[in-house]
Amino acid sequence: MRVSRDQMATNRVRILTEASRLFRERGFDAVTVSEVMKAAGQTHGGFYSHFASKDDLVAQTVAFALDGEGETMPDLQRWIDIYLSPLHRDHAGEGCPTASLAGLMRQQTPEARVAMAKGLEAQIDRFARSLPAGDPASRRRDAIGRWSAMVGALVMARAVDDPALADELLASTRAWIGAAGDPADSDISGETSR
Amino acid sequence: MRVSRDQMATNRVRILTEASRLFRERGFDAVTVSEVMKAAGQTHGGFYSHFASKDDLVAQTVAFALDGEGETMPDLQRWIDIYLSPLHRDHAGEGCPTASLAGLMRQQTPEARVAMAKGLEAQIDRFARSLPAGDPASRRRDAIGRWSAMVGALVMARAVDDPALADELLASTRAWIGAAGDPADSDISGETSR
DNA sequence: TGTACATCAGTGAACGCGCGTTCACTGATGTAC
DNA sequence: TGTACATCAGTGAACGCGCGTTCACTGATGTAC
Repeated sequence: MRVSRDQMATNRVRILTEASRLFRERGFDAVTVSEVMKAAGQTHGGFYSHFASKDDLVAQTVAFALDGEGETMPDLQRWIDIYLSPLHRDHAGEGCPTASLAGLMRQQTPEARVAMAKGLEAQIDRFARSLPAGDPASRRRDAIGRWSAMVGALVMARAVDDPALADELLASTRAWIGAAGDPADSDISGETSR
Repeated sequence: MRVSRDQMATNRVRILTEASRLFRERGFDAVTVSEVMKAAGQTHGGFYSHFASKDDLVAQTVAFALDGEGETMPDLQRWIDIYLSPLHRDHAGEGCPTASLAGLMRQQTPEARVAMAKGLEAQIDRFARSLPAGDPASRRRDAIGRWSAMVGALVMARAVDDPALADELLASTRAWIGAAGDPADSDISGETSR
């Protein structure tokens, strides 16, 4: 039966929230429309009142998941440490959407890929603004380099059935990006023990 | 009709070769068994003379694709420059299997994930041995840090519909890992203009 | 070496399952007066 | 404000397509003698 406009908006957000979690956990293909709707407390038929297709859901979920992700970074080093932790590696469903979804975007629609580009751009911008020193260009380059290493390390750590190697990938990358970069442009270098 | 043992071995390698290319290009799910067999010059029915299932093909293809990948790295900086080039970004089918497949491994069988771990371990080892200076532990940490940044940058560059951002991700990461790392442990730092 | 027979790699039609999507229906919401 | 009616969010059965997999069959390969 029909629900109120407010209720419908609430339901839509719930679908996106559950889709975001499920997609991050298991990827776009392995998660079915029925499964998302069930997790959101509805039946699958109602899906098409909210989205034109599964591809549409994917695109809107990517935008939703990356929007406002980590609004501020008051303590950059702590954020990096948490990002490169075994806990984050083992909980993809609640973790960084970029690390979970970037590797799956190649075959997605242009809409979804545009959403990913916007999310990445915003993330890089936040990261660069959180760096304490240096001119804008070198901060941005620094942010891209560190962000690439963090995403790459997490993706690889999740790809292997070898906890020791996975742990090493995270720990070594954490140490490396702490020690790396142009020392004149950053005061993170010495903070790896925080 | 039956073929000779030699011919069968040749056919098997051809299936793995085509599967490796197709999987890197479009992922495991989007590529069908029939498509792989057609690319290998056979019909789909014969697939099960070579592999127990599609999952088995995936596991064996991961092992095949990562085996002996980039045996030696005589010119490390040149290899890094090629790796982080738009050409590599735009030709995933002929490119690095780690960058194409690592993001897809979370839902794969233990066999496939073990193959990925072995391949990664070998790759890190080759990378570390190609670094010119430093004690083994710091060389290995250096290799992991740079390798993470390279894989992460390529994965993100391929995930977005924004050529300018994709180019920037590659170029900035290239510059950053060239300038990064403990300068005492590496002579790559000054070679970014090569 | 030659012959007879068993083996089995490869063929292509068929099967069955799960998926995204559609559709007739329900009944509360929203609106016109 | 109250009433009558139109709208449409959500339900759940059904559809149809594509996929991985199976199977009866073919005929060259490999082997026993």
